[in-house]
Amino acid sequence: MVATSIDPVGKKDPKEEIMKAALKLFTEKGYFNTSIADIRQLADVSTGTIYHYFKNKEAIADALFEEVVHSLEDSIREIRKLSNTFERLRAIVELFFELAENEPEIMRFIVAVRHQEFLGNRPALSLSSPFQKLTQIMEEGIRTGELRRMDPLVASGVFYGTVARMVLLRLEGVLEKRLEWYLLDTWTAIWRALSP
Amino acid sequence: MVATSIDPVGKKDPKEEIMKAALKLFTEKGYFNTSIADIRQLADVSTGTIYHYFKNKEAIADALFEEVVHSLEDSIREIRKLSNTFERLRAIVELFFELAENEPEIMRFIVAVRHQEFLGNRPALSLSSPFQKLTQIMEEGIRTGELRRMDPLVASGVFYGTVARMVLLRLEGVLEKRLEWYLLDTWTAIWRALSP
DNA sequence: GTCTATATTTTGATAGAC
DNA sequence: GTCTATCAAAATATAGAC
Repeated sequence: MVATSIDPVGKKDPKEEIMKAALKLFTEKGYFNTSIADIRQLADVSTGTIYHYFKNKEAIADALFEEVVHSLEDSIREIRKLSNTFERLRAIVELFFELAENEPEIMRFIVAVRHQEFLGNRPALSLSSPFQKLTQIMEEGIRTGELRRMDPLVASGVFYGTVARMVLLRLEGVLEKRLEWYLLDTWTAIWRALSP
Repeated sequence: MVATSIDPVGKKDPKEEIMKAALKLFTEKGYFNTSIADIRQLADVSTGTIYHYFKNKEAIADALFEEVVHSLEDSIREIRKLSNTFERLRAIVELFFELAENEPEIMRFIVAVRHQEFLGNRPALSLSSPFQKLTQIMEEGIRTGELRRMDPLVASGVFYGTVARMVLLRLEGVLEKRLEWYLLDTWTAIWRALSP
């Protein structure tokens, strides 16, 4: 996922370099505050190279979006294989907390970027497939009695809202300790909110 | 707050018209997708008039930010006068849900706009005074035993994260029914998460 | 595939009449 | 205070050599 990907010969893939630079700049300064010149400079390539690999600036953001959503989908798919709702939800919290610490740029792209403002066609991330899968987990948990009877959209709202907020507070520097430190309190609160 | 404010003679205050137009456009299309020409047109004033009342485009956004934060501060200050933590938190949920239905643009400005991207100096809204006051309410509730013992930042994260997420889902059209419809489920979940 | 140089467009902001 | 006309800068995207 936006890997450094240095090939055996030691040469870097320009496309990867461009995406890596764009991710950093988009999440740090915002899409509109980032110029092609900025990306060009950080990726250490020329303008021509950027336009060789991408149709335009929006296409870079689009490629990042696709990559991140697919990666999230894969993770959620794996997590759905766990045996019960408690384990599944717990694993999602841990995944998000871990990503926030180890891949802050990717996490910022997920929880803090307003994609609709520059990705004309894309549905909002809140309507995208990973979020729908989360709501499905909630529906199933309610059906099997593992979760309290409530509107599934409220359940996923409580869950994702809480997790995303904690992640954001950490990324913005409000939480001084690593997210692991807040995991027990956060999980206890979420589970009390959702369990029967 | 961003009032229509038609004076006795029926003439409109240009400054108000400009701010009203800017709020609508900023929340609908985003700050960077909104040009001075767009604001000019919707507010039905000339470019010159805009720059007579505001130093530049950022100053319009800044004035909106100030107005919204002050209004929120006032509401929270009133709510803090309520007799206990249960009533206070409940009142904040109801305030946000009601604002989302009746003043969707203001609510979108609060929960969905990335102010830091265009308001250079301002602290993130998550660090601003209304949010700090919320955390204080949590600290007090925990101290008096009205809330479970937990990190106050987690408490406010659970609370604000959940409320803001429900509001956003409604503003984005994911929730088809009015927020009142989800209030009981939402509040029950929040209170179970926070109460002893 | 990668580069430099340049064209084109947009738009934020100003000047100055009324 | 309000307007029109215009400037100046920025930045996206292209052309074309190597």
